[in-house]
Amino acid sequence: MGISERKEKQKAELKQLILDASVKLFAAEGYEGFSMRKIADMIEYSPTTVYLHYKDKNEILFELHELGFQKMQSYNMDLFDIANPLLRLHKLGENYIRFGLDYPEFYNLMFILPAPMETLKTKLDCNWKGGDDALQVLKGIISECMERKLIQPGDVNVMAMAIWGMVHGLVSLAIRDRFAKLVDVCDVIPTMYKALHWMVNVVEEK
Amino acid sequence: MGISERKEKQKAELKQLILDASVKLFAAEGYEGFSMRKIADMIEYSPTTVYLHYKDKNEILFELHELGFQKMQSYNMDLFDIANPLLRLHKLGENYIRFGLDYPEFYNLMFILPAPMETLKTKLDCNWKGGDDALQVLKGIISECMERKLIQPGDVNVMAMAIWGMVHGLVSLAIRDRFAKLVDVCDVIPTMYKALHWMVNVVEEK
DNA sequence: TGATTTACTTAACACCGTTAAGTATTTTTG
DNA sequence: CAAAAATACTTAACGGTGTTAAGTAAATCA
Repeated sequence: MGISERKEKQKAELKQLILDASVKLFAAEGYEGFSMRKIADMIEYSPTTVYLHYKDKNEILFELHELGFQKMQSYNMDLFDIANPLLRLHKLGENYIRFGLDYPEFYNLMFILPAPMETLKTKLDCNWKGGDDALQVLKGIISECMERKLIQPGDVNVMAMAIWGMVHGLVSLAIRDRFAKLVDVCDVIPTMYKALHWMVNVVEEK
Repeated sequence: MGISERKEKQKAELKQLILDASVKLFAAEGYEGFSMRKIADMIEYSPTTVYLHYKDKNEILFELHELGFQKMQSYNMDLFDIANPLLRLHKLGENYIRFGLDYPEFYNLMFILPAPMETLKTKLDCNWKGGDDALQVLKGIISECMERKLIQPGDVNVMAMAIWGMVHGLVSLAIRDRFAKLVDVCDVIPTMYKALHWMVNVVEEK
């Protein structure tokens, strides 16, 4: 059936058009400024048309949050060129912080806003793919460090939680303007790196 | 002038009435559900009346965020009964986590949402009192630990950032449902405490 | 007593997410 | 080929939001 095939293709094209407009809008205006009506205006369709392709606003935000994880992965492209797992751990943390500060609105979506998790709950296979994959990388590196006795042995999950917790805490306090009185604005980023390295070094030198 | 005095008192009473209703509403519905019109309904005035006492919604949220810091302080009432500063550091972290999980909506306001910081910027003396005071306590304890050589010497600001970063990261990832796939739901809290203690111990045992 | 200030409300503006109902157009079917 | 059905889309609305301009009634001041 060539006709229905072409129809489906057209339908997919419009869905892509909506997603492209959403990315553009989100990049330009962030989460606050992001609206279904603005997306509709951009693609010159009525707001209701958007609902023919996405159940609700959260579903679009979920897609955007997955694109965020793709973008984040690109920061770790050359990560496994680093042979020493401890140096790799340093680098992973640095990349995480750098990504968060480079794309605070995507970071917001991926790790702070409830919206994508709301949609995740409605999915049958409610697996947080983006987050799980990133976590797997972290846990893998920690395990490797332990195997090579570069850090003290211990519960990998606990260590992963501690390290992820710290870098997430740093990024999210920074992008939400909570560091103003701890360090000077222009010192925030260097101090964040110092904090990260202090922690990883402390584990190493034990 | 007894009349204008009484008038001012009445005005202050209405302002308090608004704030009381706001606390009630915020406790019941959290940040999403919180609206100027609902406050007006609760106190049985028109929405515009609220604006005669508060510049905008963010100003009310700012007041609520300060109440949050008061509530948080009450968690540390018996903190200085602990003589050993390292144990005190443990306890401070535990209290922080406990507060965040007990009052996620207040925590949200104090450390995650941009709203209170927006209002802070408009104030002449734009000092983040709540946050600064809490930070001062943390830095004081860290300094004391260093003086007594209970932890390795280093930059207090960096250490404060690292520790605050970690506990904030743990709390905010937990209340935003990002830990689902790292540990079982019922293990989240114990694992958070383990992560905290792992970090502080690692500094100590160095 | 008349003018002014105070305290408050009504009504509106410009948005928002979402949905019920309607309208052409295209495709399928008898 | 015409009628029925499905498709793709829109209009209009519902109920909500923060905020403000303009108006009103009562209290106070001159």
